[in-house]
Amino acid sequence: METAESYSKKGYEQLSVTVDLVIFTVIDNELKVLLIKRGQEPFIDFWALPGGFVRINESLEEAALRELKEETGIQKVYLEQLYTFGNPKRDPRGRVVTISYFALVDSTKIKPVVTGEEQIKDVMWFSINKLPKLGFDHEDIVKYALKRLCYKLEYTAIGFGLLPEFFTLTDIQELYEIILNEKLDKRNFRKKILSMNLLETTKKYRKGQHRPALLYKFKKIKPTHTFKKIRFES
Amino acid sequence: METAESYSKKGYEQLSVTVDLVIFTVIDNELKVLLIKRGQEPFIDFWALPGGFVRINESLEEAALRELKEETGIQKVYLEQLYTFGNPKRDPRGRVVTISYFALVDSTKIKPVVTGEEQIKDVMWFSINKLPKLGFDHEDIVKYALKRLCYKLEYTAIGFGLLPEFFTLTDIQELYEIILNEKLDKRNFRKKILSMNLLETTKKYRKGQHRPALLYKFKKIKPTHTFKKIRFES
DNA sequence: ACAAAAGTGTTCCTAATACACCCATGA
DNA sequence: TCATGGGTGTATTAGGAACACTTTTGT
Repeated sequence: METAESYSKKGYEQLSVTVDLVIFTVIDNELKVLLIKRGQEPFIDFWALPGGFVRINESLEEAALRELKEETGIQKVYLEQLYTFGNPKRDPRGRVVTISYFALVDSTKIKPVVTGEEQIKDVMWFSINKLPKLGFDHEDIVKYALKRLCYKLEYTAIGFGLLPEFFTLTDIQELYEIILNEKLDKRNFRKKILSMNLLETTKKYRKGQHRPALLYKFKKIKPTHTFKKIRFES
Repeated sequence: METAESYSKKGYEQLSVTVDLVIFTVIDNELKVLLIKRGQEPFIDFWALPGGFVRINESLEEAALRELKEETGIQKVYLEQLYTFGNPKRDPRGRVVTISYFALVDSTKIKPVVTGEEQIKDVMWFSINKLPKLGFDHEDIVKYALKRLCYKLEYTAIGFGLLPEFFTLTDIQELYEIILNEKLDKRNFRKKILSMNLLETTKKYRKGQHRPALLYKFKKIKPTHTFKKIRFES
């Protein structure tokens, strides 16, 4: 095992470390990812994931949260470390290892920051089905993140991170249908979601043109039991 | 988003990047982890996970495989990236981000290399239940790895990485019982394992004091179906 | 009164679990 | 012949999936 000292003595370079974020939201009934158009080489004019270098005194998660806040203005979100990509060729500028994170944000809280910084030309939400060509290995990262999102949706309550404070059961179901890209059975879905014991009813209703829908919110307390599988095939 | 250039201009230091390995095996009916006694500061005389710095031209997985080979002499193993730990305080020498991997090795193939390198005093397999105090945040890493191992054992065929070429069904069951630390029902276990379609019978038997046991081996081809859950409670 | 979304139970089927005895061998 | 680990089948239960109608509201 080498030590930091012997490592330096041998003259190995240190590496650059970045975090990259796959930030998901649902807008207009589509699952979207936030991308930034690159204003300089490499991959100038390509779209890429938001991200940046990890600073010397911040943890990886702090770096990810900092980037997230810079790009979306949002602070409190579901954030999870995904995977670390370290192919030596993944960044033409040199050796850059990136720790990828995925985040779920409630679209009603987003205020996309189109900043005035010179190197940023544009920030945009792209439907997961209509992604442009991405720079670096970011397409791999997005694919990996989507896989993880779908997977976790099936057996955890992760999807709730995409919802506002109050929501109807139909809202959640539509969210799941959008992400999983399949139709779900209403009765089975409701049974499962409610059996998780994560939700509580409110006294409020959402009024529309038709029968008002009862609004739910998350329980503050922990759920009473974990569930085996959340799958709602029909 | 910062670029490598602006990053350098601002004078941020680059970071050290290591890989650390949680290498599991089963010896004497116990789940063991390979540890190395540190020969220098920091954490001199503490035990720690094998690992080392990632070199400038190797991928993360290559670095992990290189370390694995150095410590165990083994090359072909199950290896999976676990998690990346990057707390700024985790290494007193400076900022070191570590990508942890976990590996499963067949104990019959191990030849623990007690090297002559000056900084390595000792290499040893420790029972997971009797770990010494570990340096750095390696205890967290081991715990994380164990959790992942148990978890994956329940729904994948990962455990086979710990077995030799030929084995009996009882061998596998004992392996699972050791790792999961619970007794399993023989008939249910066999039903599940065989239903995975991962194994094929051989013509060989293991002779012992009692009725000879049929030896199995892995199929070369892919399994025909994935299974829901591997749980064998009695 | 009608259009549209909200809301609600039961049956079926598959998969997980619990459980006990006979078999083949070496000593 | 006996001690020991190898090997096998069935009944029960729980959870996932399929499925259709009534309710409530606004227009």
